[in-house]
Parts: sequence; structure tokens; C-alpha cells
Amino acid sequence: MGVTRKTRNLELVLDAFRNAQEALSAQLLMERLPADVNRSTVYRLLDRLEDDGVVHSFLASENIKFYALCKECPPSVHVHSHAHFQCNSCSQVVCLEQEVVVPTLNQYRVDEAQVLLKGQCATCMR
Amino acid sequence: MGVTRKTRNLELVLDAFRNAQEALSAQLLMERLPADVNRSTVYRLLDRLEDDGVVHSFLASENIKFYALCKECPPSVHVHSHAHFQCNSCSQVVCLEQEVVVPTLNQYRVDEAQVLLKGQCATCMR
DNA sequence: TAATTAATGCGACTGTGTTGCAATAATACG
DNA sequence: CGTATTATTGCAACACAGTCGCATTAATTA
Ligand SMILES: [Mn+2]
Ligand SMILES: [Mn+2]
Ligand SMILES: [Zn+2]
Ligand SMILES: [Zn+2]
Repeated sequence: MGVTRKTRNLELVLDAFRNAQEALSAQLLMERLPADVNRSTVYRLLDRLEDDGVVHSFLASENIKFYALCKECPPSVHVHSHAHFQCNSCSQVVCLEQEVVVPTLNQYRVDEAQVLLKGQCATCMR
Repeated sequence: MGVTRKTRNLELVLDAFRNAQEALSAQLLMERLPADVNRSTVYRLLDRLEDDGVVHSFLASENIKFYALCKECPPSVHVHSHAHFQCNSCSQVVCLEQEVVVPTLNQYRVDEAQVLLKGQCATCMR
């Protein structure tokens, strides 16, 4: 079940995402919130927001889950077929425009393709 | 640093991978080893084998790291540009033949593409 | 304003993986 | 072979991300 009440914590989390250009891990998110926001609450808010399709999540390096606002998907269907990029130097993660073409396989029915591109971002390149 | 000595644990781990059709997480691997093989030892062996390019690793669902024998890459270069498939029902993970084409991006230099396809395997489909 | 119940804070817990250190055992070398 | 060297192991303690039960707080509803 998703979010039903407008609370301070909810607003803080949403603001953090709105002010962020990149995707945020729970850790990064907490660094951008007042220190007194409870850790469990943050995780629960992320879960609820994901349930509601307000944010989507995906895995990046070091087994870390990242979250970002959903911008393009219609609230009804909710498709996340875009790729993500993570910089090997600064670890920053961003959503890409690039839609991923889900390939067809012989032995399997493929429903989803998770693509993480890794390399170097513009800032770290020079 | 990689493996330099031929030990019982090393043989057990290698056998487990050789007998497995799928990729194995540390957890799955340990289930296939005698119960007395130490957990730390397993993780250390996986690290060493990966250093040596005997196995490669990648992340699947639930933030779980999977390992599989390297079959195709020449020991010198060592490229892992193939995709992986994970079944949403039985969670089994396999390496695919499918080479991944690393796309070009404007703002980033892409060095690597990690592709995890998710869906349903043949067994779970019927 | 009072009742309902979603959201929160807290502490304990789980699971995956890591690390320091002393003991063990594989290998090299005479 | 016997010994020295040191990679590997076992253990226990730790780190870290995330989860959960439960009592309390507070947003919403009526
Ligand atoms: Mn995204
Ligand atoms: Mn593979
Ligand atoms: Zn960077
Ligand atoms: Zn399956």
C-alpha cells in the first residue's frame, strides 16, 4: 500500500528527489535530509513511493539500490524500460533517456530488461 | 591476489560450479558444499577465483551477487559482455550467449554494459 | 472535537559480506 | 624425505543495508 497522508517526512523526501539531478540511494537520500528523520521511516517511504509509482528503483554497483522520480511513465501502466548510467569514478547514477529494447530469447520469456551502463561522466572525464 | 594452492575447499567449489548449469550465489554455492566449509573461506575463494578470471560475477535481484565459470573469455583480456537472465518465479540465473552491444552516449563514456533480463524460464512457464 | 488509523520512532533483528588474527597445511627447496 | 615459507583456513567479531513488531504520534474523517 502506498502513501495516503501528507506528512513532513514525505515532503522532505519528495523535495530531496526534486532537487536532485541524479538518482539517490537510501544513504545519499538520508544525507540530504535533516538528521532526525528516522532510518526506518525513510525506507518505508521509499517503499510506499515505489508502490505508488512516484519513484522507481534499480540496482547499481556495490549492491546498492537507487531511487529516482518517475517522470515519463503514465501512472496507470508504469513501464521502466530506460537504462541507467553509473560513473566508475564518482559513483553518481543517472536515469538515461535511452529506452531499452527487450530482446527475444529462445528458452525464456523476457518481461523486463535492466540495463546499467558504467563508465565515466563528463565531470570526471577531465 | 588469486589462487595459488590446490586445496580441498578450492576443488569443492570448482566442482560445484562445474556441476551447475546455472549461476550460483554464495548462498546457493554453500548449499552444495559440505556443511563444514567455512563461510568466510567461500567468500574468499570466490574473490580469488574472480581475480584470476576463473569465475565472473554480476548482480541479480534482491541485491544478490551471482558467480559463474568464465567459459569464453581468453585468460588474457577477459571480457564479460554477455547478458544474464533471471526467472522471476524460481529465481534461477543463467548466463546468456547474447553479447551486449555497448551503446554510445553523448555525455558519458561507456566502458561496460550490465544487462539483466528478467522473465520466466521454460520450466516455470508451464 | 473526537474517532480512526496511517505514519513514525525505536530497538532488535536478518542477511550478505568483510576483517584481524592465530592455527593449519600446501608447496618449494635442500 | 624434512624443514621453512607462507597461502589458506576457521573463528569470532564486525559492518552495513534493509526489515519488522510494537507502542506512540499525528493526519484525516466524520
Ligand atoms: Mn530510472
Ligand atoms: Mn555470465
Ligand atoms: Zn563521475
Ligand atoms: Zn523459473
